[in-house]
Amino acid sequence: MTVGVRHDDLRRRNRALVLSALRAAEQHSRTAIAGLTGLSNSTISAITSSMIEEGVLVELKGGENGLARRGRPQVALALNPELASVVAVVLTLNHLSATIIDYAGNVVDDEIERLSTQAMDREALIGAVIGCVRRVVDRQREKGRRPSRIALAVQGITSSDSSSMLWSPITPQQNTPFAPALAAAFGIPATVENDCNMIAVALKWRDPKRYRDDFFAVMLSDGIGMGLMTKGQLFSGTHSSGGEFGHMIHIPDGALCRCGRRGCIEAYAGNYALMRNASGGTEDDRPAADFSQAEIQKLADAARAAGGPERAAFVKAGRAIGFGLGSLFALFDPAPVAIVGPGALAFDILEEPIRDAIARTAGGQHSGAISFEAEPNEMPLIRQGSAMTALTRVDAEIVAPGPVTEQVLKGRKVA
Amino acid sequence: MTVGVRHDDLRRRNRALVLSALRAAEQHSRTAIAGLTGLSNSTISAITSSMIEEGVLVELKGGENGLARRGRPQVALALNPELASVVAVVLTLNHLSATIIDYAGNVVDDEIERLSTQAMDREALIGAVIGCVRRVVDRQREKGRRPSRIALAVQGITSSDSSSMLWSPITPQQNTPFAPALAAAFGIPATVENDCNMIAVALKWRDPKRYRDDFFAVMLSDGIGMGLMTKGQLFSGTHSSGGEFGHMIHIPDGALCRCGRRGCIEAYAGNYALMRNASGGTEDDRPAADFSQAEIQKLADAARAAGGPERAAFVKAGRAIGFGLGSLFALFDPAPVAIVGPGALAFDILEEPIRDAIARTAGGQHSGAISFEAEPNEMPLIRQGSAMTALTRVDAEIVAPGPVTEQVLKGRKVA
DNA sequence: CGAGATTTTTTCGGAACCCGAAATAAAATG
DNA sequence: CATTTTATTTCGGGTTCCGAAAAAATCTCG
Repeated sequence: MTVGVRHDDLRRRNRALVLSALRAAEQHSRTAIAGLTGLSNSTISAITSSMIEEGVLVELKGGENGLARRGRPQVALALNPELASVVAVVLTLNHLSATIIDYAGNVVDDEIERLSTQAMDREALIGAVIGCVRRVVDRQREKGRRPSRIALAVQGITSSDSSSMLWSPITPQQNTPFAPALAAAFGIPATVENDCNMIAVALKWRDPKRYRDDFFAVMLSDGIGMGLMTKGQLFSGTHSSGGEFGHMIHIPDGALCRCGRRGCIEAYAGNYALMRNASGGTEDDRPAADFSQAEIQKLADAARAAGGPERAAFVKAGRAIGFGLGSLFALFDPAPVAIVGPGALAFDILEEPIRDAIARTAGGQHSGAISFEAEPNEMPLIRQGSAMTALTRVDAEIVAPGPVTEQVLKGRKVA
Repeated sequence: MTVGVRHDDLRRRNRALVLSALRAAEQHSRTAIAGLTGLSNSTISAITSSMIEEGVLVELKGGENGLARRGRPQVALALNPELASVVAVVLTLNHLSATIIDYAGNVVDDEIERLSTQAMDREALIGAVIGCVRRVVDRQREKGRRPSRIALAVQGITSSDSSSMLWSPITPQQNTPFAPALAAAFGIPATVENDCNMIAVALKWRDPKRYRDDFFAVMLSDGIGMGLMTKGQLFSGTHSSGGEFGHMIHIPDGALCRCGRRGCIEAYAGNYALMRNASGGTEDDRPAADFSQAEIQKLADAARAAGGPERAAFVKAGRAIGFGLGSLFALFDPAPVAIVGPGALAFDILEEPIRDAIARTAGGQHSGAISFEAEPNEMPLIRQGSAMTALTRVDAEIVAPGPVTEQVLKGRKVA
């Protein structure tokens, strides 16, 4: 049973509304906020003035917006970048980065590191992440600032409570409890999310016109991942991050997949599958180690140049992706698709077999109308998605009215 | 941008909470409602007393609940069955029924009709539905009652705004606008929903222990349908009812499906596919007409008796369903499954191949732990799901505080 | 340059709502 | 029949939102 709406929940909700309006648009006048939220001017006035007093919002004085209209000019309000900051951490195969983002969403500092994730045991892996975070956090401390939240994005399956990485291709370890470890090490809340989900979140912030309520973000890399937005909400499984597009079945009992099963989409479209098929390997060959982006690039060039086995490998991959998308469309209805990651570099070769396969499915009746967009560089998206996820959670804490804000404020500049 | 929470929304929400608590449990004392909703006794007292005055709730006097405890006895509150009623209409292949349900959820009257849906044009089909509804509505009118809403459940794909049947196996017609037609004919709101979605809704009301937040209802009949509950919400596509499990791809370019494409799960597990495979037909054979439940029963008996092509047909069907469920589990995570419809009669033969296939997928790692339940009789579920959907919408109208209830009350007994 | 005109923002009074505490109601107990 | 126990209602207080009026800040035009 959902719990009743108390009186103070009301204020909390409306504060949240104001905050999210500002997070989506950098700046707004009070009148604009009133229009967007449907609340009265007097209410917005009350809410914003208390938020300014709390240091959550700032007035942007002297903000000449060009159009000098008659009447009292609007005063732009914006999130106060000084209020808080978060750490966005990204862990992928052999790569680790930590970025400090201020409350307004600006990058303040970052730290990048290479490591051998597959050779590390659980403690070493957790330790490496903590170490990387500690370096940026220490630099913040020197400036008298303390981040208020950590968001980690990982390749692999995470738990739906955002506490653990359940499984990942970057390490043989399972159930790695990153969130509690980070929380304990730094004394602030931490979360772990799936990288493709973060990509979907980032796309929504970046291009809300195209990626609004419903879209698919498919990541083509060593493995095949997906982030999925439905009805404006990030889709997730009931226990895990879910949306494991790469492990939907393309061909029952088909090619051997990295996950040990057979016939997964990934076993036809992942980098190792491309290599295996291009080099005349059989479907029973064990998935090889991971490939560099350059190798995939070379493969794509070969495919473009000639129609040989290289091209056939990409056609097979496109078919697997296309039929998979067709099945997704049968469930969710067609929606825009973003192809992200190294595989996007070969999208010119993949598009035709993908569209052809979709057209052969019931879900892809109007396959021509489906919009595809390719974005090879996934890292900035993952980082931005993590940051926005963390900031949104900070917003939720701030929203509680009155001096409850102190928790967050603890990290503020001592000024 | 979500719109702000106004002051009166608060009361509306809390009234809705009270109503849904009572709808879920038939009866509750005020104290129990306070406990369930988290609202204070005084608030519940205020809300319930106004709802009693409006005629929405009634006190069940003299309700001896056996356990005579010390202290002032609780007064049970319940929904007032007299407040309103709805029409639940079910349209499937060659079968049409309309049922009057009172506000408390009791069946008051019904009307069943056979017809040849596939031979009828659009007007005839709409006319038949209106005619069937008119008969039960007229009988209500004689008693001075007027239903306040119509909910139609159909086999096939419906639009996500619940206005039209976009496609259905029961007729060659497309985009049949049932809801506006019914609304115009009777002057009350009407909706069209997918039958399998209604089954999922009904399961949740019937057995909330087992079917709570996440589960799959798979209907095995001429076609293969699915209703899906995720996070306590009915899953639907972005434009249509979605969840077209039967048209996910099992074998790319495989057996010919009723939908004209190839390789859909339905092309292996629908009744026509069972028949085709059992009788030595090829995968290119055009899907035959629909089969009676008796014929399928006979086929299942033959499969049980011997291991011949009949059995092989069921194994093929189970494989298709199992791999499909495996793909679903990769997306949504494993959850309980209800097998509904005629195919449930053969669940004893299907279960093994289903479980075997699931176990071969990444999504079905713990396939032994997945709970299956078979329920051959789908009609009562569809009807109940429709009724609850309609009643829930009536609740939403009633929830608006004050005399806004009049709209609904127009249909009340003139007393 | 100053008196409107115009637009934004704040202030004020009123109404609705929820909550906790106290009061009232309706039993069972002894 | 007084006491105990539990359920429900009543009352006073506090919070919130809204609309209207007031105040503030700028532009326009004579």
